[in-house]
Amino acid sequence: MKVTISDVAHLAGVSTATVSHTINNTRYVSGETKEKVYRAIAELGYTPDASARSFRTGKKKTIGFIVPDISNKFFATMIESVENHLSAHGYHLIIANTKESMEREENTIRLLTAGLVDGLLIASTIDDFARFDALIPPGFPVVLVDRTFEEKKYSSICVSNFQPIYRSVCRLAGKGATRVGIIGGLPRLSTTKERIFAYQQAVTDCGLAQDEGLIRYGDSMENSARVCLDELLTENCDAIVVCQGLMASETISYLNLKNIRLGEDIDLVSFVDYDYDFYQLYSNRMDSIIQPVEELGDAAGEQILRRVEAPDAPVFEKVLTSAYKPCGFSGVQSHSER
Amino acid sequence: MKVTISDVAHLAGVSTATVSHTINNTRYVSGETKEKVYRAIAELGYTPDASARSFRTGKKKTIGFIVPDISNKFFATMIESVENHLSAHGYHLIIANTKESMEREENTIRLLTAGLVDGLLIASTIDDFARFDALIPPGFPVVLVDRTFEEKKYSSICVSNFQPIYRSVCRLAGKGATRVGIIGGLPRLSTTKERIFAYQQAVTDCGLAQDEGLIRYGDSMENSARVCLDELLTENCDAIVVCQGLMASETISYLNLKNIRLGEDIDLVSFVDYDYDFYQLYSNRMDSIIQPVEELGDAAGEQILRRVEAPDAPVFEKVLTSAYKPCGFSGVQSHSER
DNA sequence: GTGAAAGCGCTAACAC
DNA sequence: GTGTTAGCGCTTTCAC
Repeated sequence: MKVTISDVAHLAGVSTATVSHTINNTRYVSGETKEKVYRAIAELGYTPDASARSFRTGKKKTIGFIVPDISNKFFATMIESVENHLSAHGYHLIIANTKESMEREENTIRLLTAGLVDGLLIASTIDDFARFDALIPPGFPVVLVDRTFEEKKYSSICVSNFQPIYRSVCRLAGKGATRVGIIGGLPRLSTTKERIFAYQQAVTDCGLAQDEGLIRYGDSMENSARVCLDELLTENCDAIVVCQGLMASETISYLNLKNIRLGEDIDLVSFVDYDYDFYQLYSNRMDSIIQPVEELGDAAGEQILRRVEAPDAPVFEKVLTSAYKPCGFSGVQSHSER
Repeated sequence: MKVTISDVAHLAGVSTATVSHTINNTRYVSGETKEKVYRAIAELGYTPDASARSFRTGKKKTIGFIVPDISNKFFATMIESVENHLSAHGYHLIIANTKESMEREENTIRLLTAGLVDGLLIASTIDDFARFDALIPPGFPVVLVDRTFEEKKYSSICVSNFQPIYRSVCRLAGKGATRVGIIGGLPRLSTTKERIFAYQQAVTDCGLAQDEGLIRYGDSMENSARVCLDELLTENCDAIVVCQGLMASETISYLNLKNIRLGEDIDLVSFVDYDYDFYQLYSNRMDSIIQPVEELGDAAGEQILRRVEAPDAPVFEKVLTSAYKPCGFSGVQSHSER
C-alpha cells in the first residue's frame, strides 16, 4: 500500500504538519525532530505524492511546450535547451506536437491549460490572433516562441527574420543573379511573412526581377521542397533562398540528383538549422543563416518561469539575431562555434 | 475565481454527483438533466480541474518518456510517434532528456514515478540492471525502448542489431576489404554490445583481420565520430561500419573534408536513422541500415498503455527488424519508402 | 517548536 | 434517476 505523510508522522511520533514542514523547509524544526522524521521517511521509503501536492498547492511544477514539429531538428534542439533550463529549476516539460495543425493546437491548448501545466510555451501554427487568444484562459502564463502575432498581448522570444534574408538577396544580386527565387514555409506563419517581405523589399531595392512565380511556399515537412524547386527551375531561377532547414536539405539533395551544381549552375542561401553536418559539406558553395536555437530555448525557459512566478508582469519581447555565414567563410572550426 | 463542480451543480440545480456523472458518462443521466448541466457548464465556462481529478482517481493520463538525447533525430522521431499514439488515446507525454547521464536518469526516474506519470517509457543509459531496477517502484508500469537488459523483468521494444551488422561485415568482406573497422556507440549500451558482438563474429567467420584497434567507441554526440575515424585511419582500415546515425553524418562529412572518396578509397556501411536526406546523396556509394523508428515508437506507446491498464500482464518483448539497403539500391523513390 | 484540523475539487460508494 | 457525503494526501492557518 501507498505510504503517506501520516504514516511517517505516526512512526516518527510527530504531527503531519511537522513532517510537511521538515521536508519542505517551510518552518523551523528542531534538529532532533528532523532526525526522527528523516529516519521514519527512510524506514518507510516514503515519497510525497506529486499529484496530491499539486492539487493542494495549485502548482504543477510543469510547463507545456507546444511545437509544430518535434522531429524537426530546429524544434528538437529548442526543446532540449528548454528542458535543460526547466529541469535545473525543478520543473518538468510536457510536449505536444501539432504537426502544424491548428485544430491539434487548439485541442492541446485547451487540454494543457485545464490544470495540467503552470505555463505554456507555444510556437503557434495559428495565424488568427483572436482565435488563438480565445483559447488562453485570462491570466494564464504564456510565452510565444519563434512565431508571434502583430498584437503584442503575449510575451515572445523570436529571431529576427528580416535582416538575414535581405542580406541574402543582396549578396545573390551582387554575384550577378537576376532571377532570385525563394522557398518559404507555411504562408500563414509570422516567420514566413517576415522573410517573404524582406525578400520582396530586397528584390525591389536591388533591381531584380519581380515575379510572383519566384515565390513558392512549402510546408517544411518531408518532400515539400522538391515541388517548389521544380517550379522555381521552370521559372529559370539563377539563385534560390530557402527559408527553412529541412527544406534546404531537400533542395541540396535534389539539386544533386538533377546534377545541378551548387555555386556554379545555381546559387543558394539557406537557413541551416536542420542538420549542421549536412551543410558543412556545402559551406564553401552557399551562404548559410544560422539561428541561435539554444539561446532561443534558454530564453524561452527563463521567460516562462518568470511569468509563472509573476503572471502580471508586463509583456516582454526579445528578438535574437541569426548568424550569417557567407559562403566558404570557414571549415571545420565553424562546427564548434555553433 | 476558479469555477468548480459545485458552482455548476448549484446553477444547474442538481448535485455535484450528477454533474460529475454527466461529464464523465459514468452513470445514467436523463436527457433533460444533461441539458441543464451542459448549459450551466457553458454559462460558467467550467473546466474540470485536472489535478483534482488525477489526485482523486490516481490516474494522471500522462506517460513519461526518458530519452538519452532528444535532439538526435532517431529519438525525436520516436517521440513523435509515441506522442501520436498516446494523444490518440487521451494521454499526455512528459519527456526527460538524460544526455546519456546515468545520474540524470536516476533523478528523473525518481521524480516521474513519484505520482507524476502513470507509466514510463525508458531508453535507458544505465548498464547495471540492479541499479536500474532499484529505481522502479514495485509494480510501476515500465516499458524499455530500444535498449534492454539481459534480465527480462521489464517489457521491451527493441530493434535487432545482430543481423544487419553481421551482414554489413560480410558484404564489405565480399567487396575485398580486409581490415574492417567499426565505430560503436557508448560501450555500456545493450545496442552497442550486440552490434560489436555481431561485428566480431562476422570478422571471425569471414576471416578478416581481428584487431582490437579496429573497434572504436564514440558517444553519439557531436564531434565524437571524428576522433574515432582518425584512429581507424591510422589503423589502415579499408572499410568502416558506423553504428549510429549522427556519427555516420560526421564520418561522411569528415571523409569528405579529408578528400577520402566514399566507395573508392574506403567502403562504408552505416545506420542512417539520423537524417535521411543526407544519406540519399551517398546511397549509391554505401550500404545503409534503416531502423523502423516509427514502428518502434508506435509499439512502445501501445505497450505502455496496455501495461498501465494491466500492470500485472506478463512481460512482453518485441524485436523489430531494420531494413538493409545495399549500396545503390534505389534513388529518389526510397525516400517515400522510408 | 509543534499539533490539530480545515479543506483544495473531484469521484464513487451508498442511499433512496 | 439523482442526491449525500466521505475521503484521496497534502499544505497551512490558527492555536498553544
